[in-house]
Amino acid sequence: MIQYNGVMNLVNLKEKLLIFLAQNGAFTKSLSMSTSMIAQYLGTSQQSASRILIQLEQNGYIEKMTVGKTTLIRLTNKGLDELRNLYTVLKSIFEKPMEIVLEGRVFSGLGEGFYYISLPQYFEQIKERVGFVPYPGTLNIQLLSKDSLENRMLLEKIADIPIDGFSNGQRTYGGAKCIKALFNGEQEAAIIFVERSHYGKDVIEVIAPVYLRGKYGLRDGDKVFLKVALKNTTKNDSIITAEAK
Amino acid sequence: MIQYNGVMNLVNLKEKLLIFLAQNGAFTKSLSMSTSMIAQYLGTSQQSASRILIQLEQNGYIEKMTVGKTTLIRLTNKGLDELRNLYTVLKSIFEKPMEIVLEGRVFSGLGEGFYYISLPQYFEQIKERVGFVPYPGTLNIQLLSKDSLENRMLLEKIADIPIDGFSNGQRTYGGAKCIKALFNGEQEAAIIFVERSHYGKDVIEVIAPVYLRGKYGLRDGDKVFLKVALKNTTKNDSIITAEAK
DNA sequence: ATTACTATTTCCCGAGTAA
DNA sequence: TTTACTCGGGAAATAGTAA
Repeated sequence: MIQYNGVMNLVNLKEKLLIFLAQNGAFTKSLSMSTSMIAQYLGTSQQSASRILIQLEQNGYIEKMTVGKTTLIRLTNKGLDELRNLYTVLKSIFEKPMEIVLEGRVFSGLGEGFYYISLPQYFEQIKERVGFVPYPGTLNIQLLSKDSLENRMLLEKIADIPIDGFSNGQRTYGGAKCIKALFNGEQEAAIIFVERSHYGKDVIEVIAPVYLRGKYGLRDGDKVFLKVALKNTTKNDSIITAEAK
Repeated sequence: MIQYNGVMNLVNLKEKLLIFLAQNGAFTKSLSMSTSMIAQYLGTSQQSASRILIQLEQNGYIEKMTVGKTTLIRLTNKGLDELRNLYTVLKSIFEKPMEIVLEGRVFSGLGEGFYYISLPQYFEQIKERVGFVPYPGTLNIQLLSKDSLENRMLLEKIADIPIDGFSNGQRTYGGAKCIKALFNGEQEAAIIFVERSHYGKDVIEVIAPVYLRGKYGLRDGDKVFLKVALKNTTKNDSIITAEAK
């Protein structure tokens, strides 16, 4: 007798028992297990284990067979399907690519974006690693909602394209991290998280292969959004975030 | 507002609600939904939806935020982890390769196995498709338990190596299906399900690249078993079966 | 040892309803 | 409309115990 995961706090006893049986292979073979053993593994009383076995059998989820002095238990098709349906639903949640949206308003920065992106050391890295020739400049976006702020924190962790800092003898230039995104849901772009940023955590800077203000006729205060596609949410990082309204 | 699967009969409301929220992406963004909408999707009352929201928040599975006249809801890390844990457990059940065991006793047949396996039309197909040079003969096994009988039915459906029938002008020879198995858990072998078998559904015939009776010193009545490894159990075929004791 | 009954408590659900 | 309270019926959990 192996396994059983005590990590499922909200799962009721019936479902727990089905899972426990499935974990022990009760769909390929009948298992011989006492109600008190089951109770121990499920963290409940022997009486409850007994009652639930009876109910599950009445509802066709399991089959019990008394052979001599031991009781053999196995899942029925219906019982296994119940678990399989649940599995399918959860799989569709966790295995589907996830989209994170940041929304905010355009604002004018100090114009430094142009200077930094134009530096060949940064320019070439962006071209190489991000995969497009950046328009020299960044679009500053002030995030609006609590959800967007939390998503920003998440994306800063996840950002997978490093831009290395460097020194030219006179001064050092800090590093940054990028993650690709779709500007307004369509235009190829990237969010750049600068190490030594002048802005707070409520701001993102966006680079793109085009002049975004021009292409979209943007003026300060205009609402824009960025979509970032993540692979999936199965990994146990916290993907707790939010979207602006 | 989309989805929700009404296929989870044994799942309680709390878990259903978490799933419903997750299906609607409430881990990347806050959702605005009324208790009566939730109730409708979950198939419960507005009162229950309200109560469960309160309880889930008290226990840290969700966060509620009243903004103006609408309530925003989202899963917390804890809430998403609860689902993720459940998903992980179910995944380990359904995605792990499954092993089916048939157990029974050796018995002597009519000696036809030798004749049929020796026919070059069968012999060559077995060599080609099953992947070994068959010893000319089959080992007959009388299955013992109800579990093994059901497993036999399952395997006959699953058997994936077809052996075609043929005609030599005088008479026709029926087809068969094979599935690879490990005899006594170690010896390469295959179970052959013959179309026009003389035996009942309580018997299997085994072929192998060696003389099994010789290698294992088998006499009629000796207990033997066969293990068949299946890919996984996610497909919605009934994998309800059993193993002999 | 085992299973499963009865009795008691505890918890859940939903109708009614207030705010 | 909305959320969420009270409260009654009933289901679920368990202690005690029989078989």
